[in-house]
Amino acid sequence: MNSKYKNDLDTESRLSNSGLSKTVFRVDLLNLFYKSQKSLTIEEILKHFSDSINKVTIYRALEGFEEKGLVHKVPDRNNLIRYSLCKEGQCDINAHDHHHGHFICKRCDDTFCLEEIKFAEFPNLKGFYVEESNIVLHGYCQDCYID
Amino acid sequence: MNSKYKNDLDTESRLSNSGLSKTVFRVDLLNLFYKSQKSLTIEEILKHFSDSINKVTIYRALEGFEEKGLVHKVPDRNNLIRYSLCKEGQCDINAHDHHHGHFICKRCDDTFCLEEIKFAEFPNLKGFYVEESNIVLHGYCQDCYID
DNA sequence: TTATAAACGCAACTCTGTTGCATTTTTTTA
DNA sequence: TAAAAAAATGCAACAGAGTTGCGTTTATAA
Repeated sequence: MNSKYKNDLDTESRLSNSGLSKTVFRVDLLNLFYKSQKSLTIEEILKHFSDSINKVTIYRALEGFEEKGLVHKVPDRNNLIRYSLCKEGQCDINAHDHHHGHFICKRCDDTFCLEEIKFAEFPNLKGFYVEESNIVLHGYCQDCYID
Repeated sequence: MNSKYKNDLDTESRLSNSGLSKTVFRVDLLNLFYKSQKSLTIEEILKHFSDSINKVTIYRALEGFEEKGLVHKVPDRNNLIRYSLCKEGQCDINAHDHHHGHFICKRCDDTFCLEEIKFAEFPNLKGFYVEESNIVLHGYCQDCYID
């Protein structure tokens, strides 16, 4: 297992290194991603902050995070936008590299990054110049699966 | 190359075999899918019928098509719903089987089914019981790619 | 500490998609 | 093939996710 995610201090430096302001909310939001280790919907984020934060603020924060390579979008089954943390060093302001998949549980809605599904494992696709891949698997996670 | 898609007559029988009414519009819509050989958005369908068909009618037709296993949804990059033709014999009213991927061109928005990307090719996913897979690749198709 | 830039909140708005209901078309049946 | 039943259509109004403008607040740079 490689090194785990960093602590709050590093959350803050990751924000400023990206050229984003270290507001109370943005630090909390980025920490929430680190702690929950799954992708989040706007709704989940709103609920987490007990509606004390305006939805516009959340949208704009996530827009900034995405622009700077901190998070990326995951299209989910219900065509809601989910946001998932980018791995450090993998993405930056110039480009995102997300050739890995996601698994979303149909029951608990938890989302898991599937690092083991890499784009490189796909057979060659003649005639297609692929820049991004969104791989979303749906089913039941270990906790929700009943035989 | 295997046998191509069927003609209008078979389009009509596919509708009635599925228990759907053969209205002028639904026959045209299903034919549109066969002819265009790519996934379609509501917007593209509306435009194709020159807004002579109400959007509610389109939504309900597609809902019926999906229910009967004629088309399935493809979530696209902009979180719009796209609809893609199911292969005959592959899906029915009981279940959809779509463990193949789709490619959507960033420039022309054309969408291609990638039968060669099968779920079976994924490495085993311990702890996940996968029922559906949505694999959407984005990039440039042969016509739109300029080196 | 002041000036500049970024972030925030509110309200109003856009857009995709949905619902209810009256009317029309298609299918069933007798 | 005509009448009855079922399904499809169109309209209008609605719901919810996401966006925009702008004045205010907070953070950063000078």
